[in-house]
Amino acid sequence: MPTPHYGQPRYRVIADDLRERIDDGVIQSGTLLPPESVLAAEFHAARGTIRKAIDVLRRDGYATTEHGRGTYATKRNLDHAGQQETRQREVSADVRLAALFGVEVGAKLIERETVIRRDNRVEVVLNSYRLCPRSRS
Amino acid sequence: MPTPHYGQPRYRVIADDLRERIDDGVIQSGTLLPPESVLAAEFHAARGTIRKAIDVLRRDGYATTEHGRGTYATKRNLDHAGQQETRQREVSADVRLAALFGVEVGAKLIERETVIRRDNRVEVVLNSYRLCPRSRS
DNA sequence: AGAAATTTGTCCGTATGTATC
DNA sequence: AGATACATACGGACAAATTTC
Repeated sequence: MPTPHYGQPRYRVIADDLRERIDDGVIQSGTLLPPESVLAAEFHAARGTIRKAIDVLRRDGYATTEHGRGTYATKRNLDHAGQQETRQREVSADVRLAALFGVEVGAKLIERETVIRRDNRVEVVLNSYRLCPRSRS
Repeated sequence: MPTPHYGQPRYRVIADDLRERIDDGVIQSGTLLPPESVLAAEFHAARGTIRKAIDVLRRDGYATTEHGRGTYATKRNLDHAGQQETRQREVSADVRLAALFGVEVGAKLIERETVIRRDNRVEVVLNSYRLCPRSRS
């Protein structure tokens, strides 16, 4: 099979699957995930793809890996720990932002948005705006 | 060359090299890095190794990549500390924020805005949004 | 408008190094 | 020392977004 990845790439689908298992307790917090080789066999994916999926889990705080030992699931305690997710996208400058940056309204900006939740409720939304690199001299 | 990575792995060495070029202005902020294929040839490394190096740069805020276009250097030499100013005000929730917080459109939110300037130019705008204390149940 | 070239994104398979059990 | 498991690196192939002609 070459590389058909319509919609979501496989490593994200796999990451979502594993994250779900951690959230649901199928893989309990503090226990080891199956070895990469086993996951590769289960998902019929290359080990590199599994590693990319685990990268995502690590970045989101769902796993920590130790060389030669394995990858531990670290379920997030939604009640106290607080959960955060960040995503980045390109937006058009509104009047206010355009004035601040000294660009035309509608100019492209990079927005980074972090949503911090606590007790399953949004506590704070953080938005940062920068000029697109290519529009900066 | 098989794969000897005593000490630092190659992708880190390459990342350090590129970071130095950005800090020294050899690659100016806002300009494109050479394509991955060119870097691979220059460093005598596989493209995957170059991509891992660029991953490191991205994580450290030294580069941003756009699909099909290239990777921009994004760090500038910070000679001055840069000023910052923050102000706070009450705003109405737009559709997106209302959805995130689970309130009606138009509900009052507290916006804290920090504008960071460097070299007399706005570098980044940080906006945080919280529910008004009194509207929290 | 559209085709081709360029460039990044994903995925595979394999091999070898390094840390832990 | 041997087995297991993660880390690094290579090379090839194809997909998707952008730019160029």
